[in-house]
Amino acid sequence: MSVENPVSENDCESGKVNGNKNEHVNGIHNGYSTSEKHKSSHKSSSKDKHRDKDRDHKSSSKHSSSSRDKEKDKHSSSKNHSSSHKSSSKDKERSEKDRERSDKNKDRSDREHSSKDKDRSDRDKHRSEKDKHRDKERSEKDRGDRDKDRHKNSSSDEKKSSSKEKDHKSSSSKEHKSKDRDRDHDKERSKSDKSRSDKDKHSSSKDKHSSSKSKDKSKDEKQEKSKSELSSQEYPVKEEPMQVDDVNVKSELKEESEDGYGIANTTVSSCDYSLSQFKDEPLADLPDDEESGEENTPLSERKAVKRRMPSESKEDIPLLQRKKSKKKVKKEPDYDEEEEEIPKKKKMKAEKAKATKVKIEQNDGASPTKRKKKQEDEQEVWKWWEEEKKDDGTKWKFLEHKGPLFAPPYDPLPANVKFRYDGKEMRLSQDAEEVAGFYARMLDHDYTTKPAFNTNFFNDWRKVMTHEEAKTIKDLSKCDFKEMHAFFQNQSERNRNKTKEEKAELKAKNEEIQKEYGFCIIDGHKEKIGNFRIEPPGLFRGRGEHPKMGMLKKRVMPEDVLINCSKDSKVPKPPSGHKWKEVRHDNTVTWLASWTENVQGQAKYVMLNPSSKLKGEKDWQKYETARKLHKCIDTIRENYRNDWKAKEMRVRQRAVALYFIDRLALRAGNEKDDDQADTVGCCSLRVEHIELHKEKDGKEYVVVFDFLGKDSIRYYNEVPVEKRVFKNLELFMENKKDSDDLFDRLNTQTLNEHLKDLMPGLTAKVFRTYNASITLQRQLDELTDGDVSIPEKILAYNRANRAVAILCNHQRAVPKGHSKSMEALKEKIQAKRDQVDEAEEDLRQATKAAKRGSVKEKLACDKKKKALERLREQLKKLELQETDRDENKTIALGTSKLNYLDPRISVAWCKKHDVPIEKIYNKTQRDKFRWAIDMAGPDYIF
DNA sequence: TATTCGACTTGGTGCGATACCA
DNA sequence: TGGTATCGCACCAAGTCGAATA
Repeated sequence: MSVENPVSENDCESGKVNGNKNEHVNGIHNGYSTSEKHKSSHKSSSKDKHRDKDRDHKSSSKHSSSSRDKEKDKHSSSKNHSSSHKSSSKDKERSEKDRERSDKNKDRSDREHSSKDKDRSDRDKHRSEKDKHRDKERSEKDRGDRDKDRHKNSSSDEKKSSSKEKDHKSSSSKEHKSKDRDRDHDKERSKSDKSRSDKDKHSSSKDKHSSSKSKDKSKDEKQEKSKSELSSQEYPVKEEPMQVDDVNVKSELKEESEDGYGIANTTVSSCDYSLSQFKDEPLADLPDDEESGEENTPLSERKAVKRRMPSESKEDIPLLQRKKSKKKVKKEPDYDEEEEEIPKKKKMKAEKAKATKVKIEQNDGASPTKRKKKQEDEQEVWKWWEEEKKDDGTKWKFLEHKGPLFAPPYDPLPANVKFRYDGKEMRLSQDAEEVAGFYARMLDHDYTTKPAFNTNFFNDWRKVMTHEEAKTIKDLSKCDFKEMHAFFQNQSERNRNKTKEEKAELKAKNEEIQKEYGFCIIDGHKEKIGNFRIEPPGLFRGRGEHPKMGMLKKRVMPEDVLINCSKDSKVPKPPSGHKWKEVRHDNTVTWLASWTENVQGQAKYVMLNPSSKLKGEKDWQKYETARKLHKCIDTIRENYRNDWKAKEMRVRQRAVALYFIDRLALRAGNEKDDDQADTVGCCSLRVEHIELHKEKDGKEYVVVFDFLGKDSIRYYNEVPVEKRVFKNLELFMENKKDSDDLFDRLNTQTLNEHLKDLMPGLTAKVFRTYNASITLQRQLDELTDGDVSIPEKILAYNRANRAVAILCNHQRAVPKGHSKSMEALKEKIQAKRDQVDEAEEDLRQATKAAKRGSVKEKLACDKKKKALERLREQLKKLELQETDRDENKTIALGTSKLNYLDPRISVAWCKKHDVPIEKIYNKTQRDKFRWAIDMAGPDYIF
């Protein structure tokens, strides 16, 4: 069986993701609550504790029915059952670890549960119930439409079931791919029809919704039954789980091959990189009891084991480590080798390349303001992409800049703005007043309702108070910041209402500052700096449930700042009376200044703008690596599919994790400290983050992901997976608590080391770039009709972009006033429709009159015709706008556009379909992707 | 060898600027 | 021309990943 195309699969899922997004978003609130129960069950076993937690989680979630609770209970009881049979020393070790974990987990959950629900839901308040239903309905309708389209001319019931079967069991990947494409196409089509059929859908999908719920329940019961059968039959309990598994794996393999799932006898096709070397490793020859050895010991435990066994024979060294030592000898290819895609011709041009005056194409409009803008845009462009790249690790030869710009000193409040404590007026010292001001500014923000935020703020505030102040101010709830808050609001109101002259003056001032601090000279070229301002003091606003939220971000002084510039440059002067912490001349890094922030102890940097050479070059290189992955992705997929049946648990875990990273574009998931928000990525997923369903909504082997990812954005996805992946997941979850790592023998470092062996420069995040870019390209190919108008082409582009954003889970809060603006747009559309109707009537009359023969009347008729055409075009444009805006409600397109999509794909598409690049990229984006705009022709293929 | 650090990239929010429309 | 909707972009938090360090 050949490897499925994850892109198509993703796309196929995308509707689902979208559909569920709002669903889960609404569910977030309830999802992780009830700390009380948690605390009260302190004395009960940890398993019970987790079950309680889980039950609470489920019962409060709208879509989890009580049957799921039962299922979970049953599931855990079956777990208990099987675990009671196991009594190896490893178990003892594990239980030790479990105890540690459960303590740790208790701390975490206590913290988590204290206010998690309420706070997390804040973000989601914007996503209304209505949205949730609509999105779900959309995905349901899409599914329905897809089926309808597919079975237009045949008896639907019979064919539906057969098509479902096909969906899962098709052995031909070709068929699979084209089907996915059809499905996506249908989905998009149905989306465009959505806006018009909103009302109808709403009622019909409600019915669907309720019927599918009851269906679900019975399915869950069936599923539960089969699950318990599975745990007792397919995975009988023995001392060595992997041996047992191997037996089962063999029989399963046969079974699966017949089912069309089998992947035995797959041959690894040739690959440019060291894959063959990897394949030669005697995986199958490893002793059967390997599982009980170190290879299959959880990473965290391995450390201790390692210390006990300092002398290992070569055979005992894990494959990865062996490879690592080999790798040391192996010379990493230099940049030029990696950049094989960069045409040699361009390098030939290197000597010729000089700063070239390029007139950047702007809007064709000839209005004076636009002309002025056009002139401003005529700037010197450094065509660095035509020069030869240094590959000695240095980033520059000469670097000169003015240093960073510091935040203005604190401006004390006017005497009439009072702070009160316990109802009494109180004059604060300057430092205490400044920090109080940070809080007062945020008074109407949700942050100030969070206990953690308030506690952290109050602790840090007290640190800057005078002795006297600290003696008096002991309770935050007695502090009255209202006058201060009103003052700041008033101030920003005044700023907003500045006169034209005042605004112009301010603008000129800012431009001056930008001119002075906003640029640097790097290797003879003037380049824009990205962030030349030092972050001002304030209160730390962590995202999600950040334990440090509310802490004071101190004012950064020149004495905290490192300056980086070249020796032969003019070293920036520190503000008078101050000195720099250090002046460095390190040309192996790209930052110009750096300091360490006090809250998390992290380094902050002043760096160049994305339009700079240093950033552009890195960007280009990133997409070249992704393109290289494209060349060997099939081999890599075959490889990890084979590893699903490896003897070593760690190899299996790695293979399954990689499958998720590839197919679902999950982030790698580094480990995190306890003083950070509890978010996860693929490698750090815990058992509680997935649910396994042998059957769900008519699909087999469904994994439900539900976790908080980067920035505490919820990831919810129901993914049908291959049977072997499913079985492996069951195995990984065996005897584990909810809080245990799903991939306990894997971390991002070992995963990336493995990936490096498969392809130089390959890391987990390359898959995200690759899958995003290839999805864009394929979607554009599919969705673009060369014969339609430019607005329609742009809609197609945005849809392709949206597919990527959904794949990467780039969500955003529904913009404020979205529904209002949609209503306004709808009214506008209705008005336009009325106009069209009127114009049609006019034209009918005029045509009749024209038939009578007068020239004047014929002319009038032509005029009416043109007017009608114009109105129809306007109507179409408005309708497209409506569809686009509604589909984009909760999806953020910008991130994928800026970070994941090879800009050459978009440039080529614009050139091929005569769409002005300005329609796709704004000025800043065009600056960032200038290299791509210059080098990609209409035939560029990712 | 595990952990920490350093240097980046990625990512959402919110506010001011700009475009659009009546 | 003024009001409002939309867009652009600064801001800064939070990731990834390789190298240094203990």
